[in-house]
Amino acid sequence: MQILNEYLLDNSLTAAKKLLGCKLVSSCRDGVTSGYIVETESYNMQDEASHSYRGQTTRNTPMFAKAGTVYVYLTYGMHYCVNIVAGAVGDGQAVLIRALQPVDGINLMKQRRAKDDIKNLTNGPAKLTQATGIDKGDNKDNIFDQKSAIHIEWGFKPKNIIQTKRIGIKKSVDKKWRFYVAGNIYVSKK
DNA sequence: CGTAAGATGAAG
DNA sequence: TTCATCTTACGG
Repeated sequence: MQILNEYLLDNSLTAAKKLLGCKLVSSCRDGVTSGYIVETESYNMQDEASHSYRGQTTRNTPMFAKAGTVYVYLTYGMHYCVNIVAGAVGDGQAVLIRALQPVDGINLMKQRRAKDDIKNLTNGPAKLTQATGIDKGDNKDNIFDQKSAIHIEWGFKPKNIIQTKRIGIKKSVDKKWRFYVAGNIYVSKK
């Protein structure tokens, strides 16, 4: 069983693997939802595809805060994505949460997504924020803070982890910084 | 200021 | 494959 404190998030590459199998719990808005993290991607300051590549800005400030900080941003003018910050304060590292295996509040997730198929609730970075109710208001929360609307709990230990290229980026396309639980049906497709 | 590019998803 | 949709970053 993983120790759920900041040592889990020593750097974004190892954290991306160690977060797989952890349960992400959201009590955002009108109910509790949760799911096991089954797909992640790593980002850091040496990475052209990272929001932190050109240093700190208004938007990416949470990436430079302490490990466990939640970084939520709006993409394409309509979708939220969640990251969990890793590494030392001042070093812009984060892990993008790309897919969950639904656990609690599945009916609420179906409502929020207006979709009935359980496999289509949280199998993508923006789908999962919609299903769990995570939005800009949750930016800068901390997953180790019990008062936080978003926190993590122990889930399961993945048997096998696959490491591949990241999805949906145009820079640094050859880095194999995407990780997912082998065989899990809730992993985003492509 | 002006503007172009997004760590996406859904529909056709 | 196209498009919806709008904040952010960055240049002039």
